[in-house]
Order: sequence, then C-alpha cells, then structure tokens
Amino acid sequence: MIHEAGRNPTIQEVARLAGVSQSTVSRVINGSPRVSATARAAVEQVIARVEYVPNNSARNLAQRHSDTVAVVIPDPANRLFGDPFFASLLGGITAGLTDNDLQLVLLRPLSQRDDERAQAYLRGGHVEGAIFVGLVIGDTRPRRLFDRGVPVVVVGSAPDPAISNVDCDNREGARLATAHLVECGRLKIATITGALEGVSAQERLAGYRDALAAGGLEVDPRLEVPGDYDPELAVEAAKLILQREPDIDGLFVASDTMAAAALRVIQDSGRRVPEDVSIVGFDDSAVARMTRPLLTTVAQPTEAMGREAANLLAGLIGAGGGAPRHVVFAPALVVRETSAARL
Amino acid sequence: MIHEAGRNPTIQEVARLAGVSQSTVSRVINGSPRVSATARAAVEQVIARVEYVPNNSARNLAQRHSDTVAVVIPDPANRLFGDPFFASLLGGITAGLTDNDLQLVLLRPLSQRDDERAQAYLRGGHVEGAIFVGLVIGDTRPRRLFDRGVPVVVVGSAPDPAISNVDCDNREGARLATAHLVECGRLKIATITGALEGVSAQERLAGYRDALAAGGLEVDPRLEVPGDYDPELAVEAAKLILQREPDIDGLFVASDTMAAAALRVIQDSGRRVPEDVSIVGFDDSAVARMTRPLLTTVAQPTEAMGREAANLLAGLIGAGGGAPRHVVFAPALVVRETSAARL
DNA sequence: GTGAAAGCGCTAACAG
DNA sequence: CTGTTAGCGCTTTCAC
Repeated sequence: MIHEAGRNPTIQEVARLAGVSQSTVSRVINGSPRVSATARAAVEQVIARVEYVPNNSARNLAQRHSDTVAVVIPDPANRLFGDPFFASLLGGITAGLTDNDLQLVLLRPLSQRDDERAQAYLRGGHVEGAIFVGLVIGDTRPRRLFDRGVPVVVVGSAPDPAISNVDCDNREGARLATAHLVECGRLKIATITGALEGVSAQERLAGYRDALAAGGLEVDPRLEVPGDYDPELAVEAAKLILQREPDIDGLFVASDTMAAAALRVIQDSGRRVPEDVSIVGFDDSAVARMTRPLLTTVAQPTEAMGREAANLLAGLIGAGGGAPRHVVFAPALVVRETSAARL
Repeated sequence: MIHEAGRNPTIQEVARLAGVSQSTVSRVINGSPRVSATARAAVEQVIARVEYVPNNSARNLAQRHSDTVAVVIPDPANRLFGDPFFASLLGGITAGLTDNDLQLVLLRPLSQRDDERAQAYLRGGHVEGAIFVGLVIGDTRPRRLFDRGVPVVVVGSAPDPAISNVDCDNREGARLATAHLVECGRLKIATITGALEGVSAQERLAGYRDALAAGGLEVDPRLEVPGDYDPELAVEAAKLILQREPDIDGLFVASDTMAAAALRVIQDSGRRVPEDVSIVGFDDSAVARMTRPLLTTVAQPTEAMGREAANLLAGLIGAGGGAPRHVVFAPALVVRETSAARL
C-alpha cells in the first residue's frame, strides 16, 4: 500500500533540504563519527522537521540483514497458546530479544499452506535466526533451516546435537515430583502424561518411572494415562484412572493446568486430597496458586528460559554461527498442599 | 549477517539457469498467468533445484509493502503476558492474520528506549498496519501512527473516533455480573477493579455502579478497591475489603485471575462461598473452571475478538484507509458455583 | 569530512 | 508471451 498521507520522506530529500549528500545523511543516521558537527546538526534538524524515518526494507536490502528473528510455534492443537507456560516463556523471549535489539516475528503455521509460507519466509533472508517452541519429535524444520545457515535455537529438547537449545531437566523434575510422592508413603502412584509426541512429555514420563523404580515400586503401564497438555482431556484421563485403578493414592500430572483439572475430578469422586490421593503438578504456573488445596508442583524458570533462548540466539547471530550450546535449567520441587504423608 | 553456507541464489541466477529473463522468473514467482507452460516449467524446475527463495527485503522495497503488521503491547507492568485473556487474544490475532496472509511482528516496548525504537520501526514503512493492545487512557501513539497514514486498530476502547477498534461491552458485562449478585439478594456488594489507567477497568467499574443503582443499592466508594489485574495485588485488595467491610456478601472482581485469588482469601477468612459471600469474575478464562467452587463469571469472546481485530486491520489495509469501524462484542453471564441466592 | 556512483534483489511498466 | 529498462531507498567503497 502507498498511503498518500503517509508518503515518507526519503534520504534524498533530507540530503537536499540539508544541503548535503545522501552519504552524509546516511552517516549521521548510522552514527558515524566521520561527520562534521555542522553537517550533523543541519541533517538532524531536517530529520526532525520532516519526521524522516529510514525505510527498513531498503536498509535491510543494502545491509543484507534485518535485525529480526522469528519465533515459530507449530501449534496445530492450539495447546501452547492456552497454557500459562507459554505466555510466560514468550514474555521472557520478547524481553531477551529486546535487550539484544532484535525484533520478533511470530510464526504460527496452522495449516499445511501456512507452513509452506512460514518456511519460505524463514529462508527468504528476512530473519537473522529463529526460535522454535513446542516441537514434536522428528521435526526436521530446525535442522533444515540451520543447514541453510540460519542460526536456530529450540526451546525444549535439541532435535540434533548441532542445534542449540534451552531446556529444563524434565526427567529430573518428574523424578523429583514422583520421589516426593514416594516419600509421602504413596504406594500406587499414577501419572497423566503430556503430549507424548514431544520430548518433554516423554522425559517426564521417564522421570516418573525412574522414581518409582528407585522407590521399589512397580512400573505399571496401567498407571500411565496419556494426556495432551489439554485440561479437558485431563478430566477424561483422571476419570479413566479412577475407574481403572480406584485405589491409587498418588498422582503425578505433567502440567499444572492438567493437574488442576484432575484435582477436581478426584475431589468430586469423594476422595480427599492430599489425604486419600496426593497430587503433584508441573510448571509452577499461576494456576498452582489458584486451586484448593494449593498445588504441589515442580517449578521451572519459564521466563528465564525464554530470556536465555533469546540471548543464545543473539550470540549465535553475532558470532555468525559458532559451536552449538545446550543450556538446561534445573527444576525445583515446590511443596504446597496437594501432597502429604500418608497417616 | 552473510552466512556463507546460506548464500541464497538470486532471481538473476535462476533466470540464467532457466534460460529466461528475470521478468519471467518474477512472473512465475508471483503467479502471473502471462507465462508459457514451458517457460514456467523450466523456471519451477530450477527454483526447486537450487532452492531459490525470493528475498523479502528486495521484494518489499520494490513493491513498497511488507505484508506484515505489528501487534503493540505497552506492557511495562507485565500484566498482560501473565493473563490467559491475553494468550487467548493473541491466539485469535495470529489466526486472523494468517488467514489474511499477514505476518505478525510483536512489539513490546518495556523501556523508554524500546518505545522509541518501536515507534521508529512502525513508521519505518516496515509494517502495513498495527494492532494495539492494553492501552492506557491518554496514549496518543495509535493516533499519531494513524495520522502518518498507517492503518491502526486497537483492542479495547477506541482512543479516538477516527481509530477503529474491537472491544467487549465491559460496562454491560460488569452490569450483568453485579445485577446477578443483586438478584441473588446480596445487599453489600464490593468490587475489586482492574487497572484504572485503562478504559476497560473504568467501564467495568461504571457497570458495577449502574447495577447497584438500578438495584436500589448505595454506591459506596469504600466498597470499591482498586486492583491492577494482578492476582498478587488482588489478594491484598480482598484482605483490605474484608477488614474494612467485614459484612460484605457479594463481590464483583474485574478479572478471573484476580477473582480466583480473592476467592481464596475470602474462604481462608472462614466465610463460605457462595453462601456468605457470592463472587463473580470477568473473562471466563480457563481459571474459572479450576477454582473450587467453580467461578461464576462474565464471558467475553476473546479469541473471536482477536480474529476480528486482525480482519478489521486487513480490511483497512486493503481499502487503503476508509471509514473507521468500531465493533463491540456482547458479554454473557456464566453462572457457576461462586454465586447463589441468599437463603 | 564529504560526495559520486555502484549496487543490494526484486517488481513493473513498456516495448516487442 | 517475453525481454529490456528503470527504479524502490539505503549503504558503501572510493576518490577527493
């Protein structure tokens, strides 16, 4: 679109008005020291008067860079956008990007067509790098992009050793949660998993099993109910568990939102929490402080993870590549009220 | 950055390899019908082989448009990013934008410097339009941008008749909520407001007063406690109310997250909800289904609002301006368990 | 310190 | 249907 009203002045006009050359204007815009004080003053005056703003496309074209990075969220199931985890993560990313003078473009391919467009966009030289969130196992997009020379970092498990990532130790977090349940004297501990197409959910499941084994408890597939990070589905999962194994006394749920949903189902079944069934969630999002009783959960530094992802990417961009880095944050158990020792 | 590995082929090279001119390549890229089948085939073949992807900056420069719009969130308090309302809204915006083949760049100026950068970015001809969210009363940024010829739509109250907006009837929503409390026979109804620097919170407060007046109840400033859409602050607000007016029997809270927090405080004080104190929230976000008892609230079609904002903006961009449009969605009372008739 | 000039990669008339 | 030719607005050598 060309907007009559908004016809922006160009560097040429500024130069003419200031009685200097384009080059000089360009120099003052870019803060070059090789400009006389008088010239600088004249140019700045004109810039202010005509409200000149450089055209980004032209600048990017000439400089061959854009100072923008993409955040890619393949979220067909619309899971991520509903979860406080994501909001918090995105908050951290935006903050970190801003600190590095990088712009953020949000890509959220919903359809096949969207995805093609997104890929083309990423490769179109329009971004300096990309952050992937919510990846599913086997997704080769980060790697393909990386192979084209675009710096990439993924939040979550690295799909490839060459790809930098920032993650939380999901397995350890789940182990912490489940071990806590074991320590509470719980003997039949079930779990509602996250979306198992993703590594994080797999890891949390593994951590759950680790703790069970370490506690001398049997690992029983019947106690493992697949969830999807979707609270609605968690309701069904909880009902299923209760029906199949009415005598469970412990439950580890792979996210707080799902845990909150499961908590309700269990309470509605007439069981007391934490006395009859103890529950531990994951994330320590705001909802953990909204349930009754308050949710025991595993905290992960979501916002910090987002910030770190941004910083990592900024580093990669600045270094023009360099060795991949893998940073993993430590989870921490937060004991609240949904877990207690068996009497 | 120039990435050696990623040195993208240009349209020139494709043309040479395919034995045609740049123009022809450009035509097939842009889907022009004026290309022979053979030429098209040859070009497409080469494009696929060398993995050619057009450079966006060059294209934008030549076409003088970018197909991207900005979503601006002046969120110094970090309120919005924590609220499910925002996540849902953003989900709607991204979906709507995608439908219109528009890219989204997220601008979240946190500091003065960020803000200057953001303004420059917006005026730099890099975006086709902008959506503002979470505006504070008196913010002239949308108008200033609009005056430069950039299409603008704000989510929330229109800061100016010339600016298009999409909103929910906040006043009516709050009236609905409070009238419901009145109908429940509640006689001393307090409120925890949102951030009063924003219009939405002001409107919700007005709606609360409307309903009180209509119900023959006194409007008492002592029953109006300022909040900030922040659950932490809501805890303090609730405590303050209880201390100041121990005999309240109804409470309207301007957001679900705050309501959930207030609910806890009230329960912890030994009061029964809904019997002693009935509570109504606002938003009908996921947290309303996580509290115990379930939260009675006012639903606003958050995702649809986001979608509409995107569509509105797309229309404005396509029409090259045109008359401003103001679309307001109707709120709806959702009665759950935190409200009940007085016995 | 400053200007002239040559592109950056692509689109868009304009001929043919 | 296709090629030629100008730019789009800015950065960047390279002389002066």
